[in-house]
Amino acid sequence: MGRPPCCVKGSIKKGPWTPEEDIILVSYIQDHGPANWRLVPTNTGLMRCSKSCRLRWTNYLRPGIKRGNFTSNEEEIIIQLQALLGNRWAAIASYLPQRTDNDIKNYWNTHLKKKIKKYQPVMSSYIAPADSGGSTSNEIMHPGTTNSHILIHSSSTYASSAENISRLLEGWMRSSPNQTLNSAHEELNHQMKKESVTINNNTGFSENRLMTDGDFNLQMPLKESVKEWDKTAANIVFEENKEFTVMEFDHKMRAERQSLLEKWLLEENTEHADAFLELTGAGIGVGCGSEPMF
DNA sequence: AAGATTTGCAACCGCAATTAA
DNA sequence: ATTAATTGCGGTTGCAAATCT
Repeated sequence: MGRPPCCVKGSIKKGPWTPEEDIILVSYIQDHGPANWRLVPTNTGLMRCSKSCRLRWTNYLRPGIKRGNFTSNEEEIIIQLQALLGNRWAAIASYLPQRTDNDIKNYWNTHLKKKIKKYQPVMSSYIAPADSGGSTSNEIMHPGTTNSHILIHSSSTYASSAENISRLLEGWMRSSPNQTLNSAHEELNHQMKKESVTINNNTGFSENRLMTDGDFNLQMPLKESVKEWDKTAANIVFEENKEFTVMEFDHKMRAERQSLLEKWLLEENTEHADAFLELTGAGIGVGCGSEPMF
């Protein structure tokens, strides 16, 4: 099973994507959907490998991505999940559907790691012990639960692909002010019109309306979210399609954390128990496995 | 003001898992 | 059941911007 050729033959362009390339890619995906990446470079004429196209779409162009500063609430969630799951950025990102795994990973490496190091003593009480039962401010809910249960708050709206490009374009113009991008602007306007119609057709939303958190959750079936949670978190198994409340979920999650820790301590890592006990102020301050926390 | 250093992040690389034939 | 192709993921790198000296 050799490594597959991910790139089309010929000169493959590398480095930052230009707005023109973004527009071509978004336009193609609008028409064909985000699948069959192998065909994207050949069908669009983009001198990029399929993998690069997919990455560009998933990390920067797809609708629903929020960029920019992380809120303190998002930070809390990332810190807790990193403690619980380790460096499983994709799993962590599934709790923050607005953020990409790459974004979270970068933010962790550049900001949170340092922050935690700096505030290590504070952090140990910051992450509540599994059985403390009390605080709701640090609760983590997987997206896809009913809206009234969502605890990942955000006041922002989700950006469409065209808005993503627009934002990228602004950055591009700041860094390359002499570049002639009028045609890109024109194409972008066209793209935004096209996109608002598509949103309207697909979801029944009114034209020119941005997606909100609620809209996004509507598009994320509970069943899929629960399945994902089953796979990535702590093997808490819910019956498919079962509705559950924050209290039920949180209780189950805490119970699972507790049992995992007990298992880890008593069965698999007895030799580390003393060291771990020193950290019990941090509650779930280590991943479930053997990977180091930082 | 200018050079050196640090920081932040987009993008790439390579392996693993999954899917399709 | 096997194998090749595709997709997903996490670690790492390169470079531009920001900050420091």
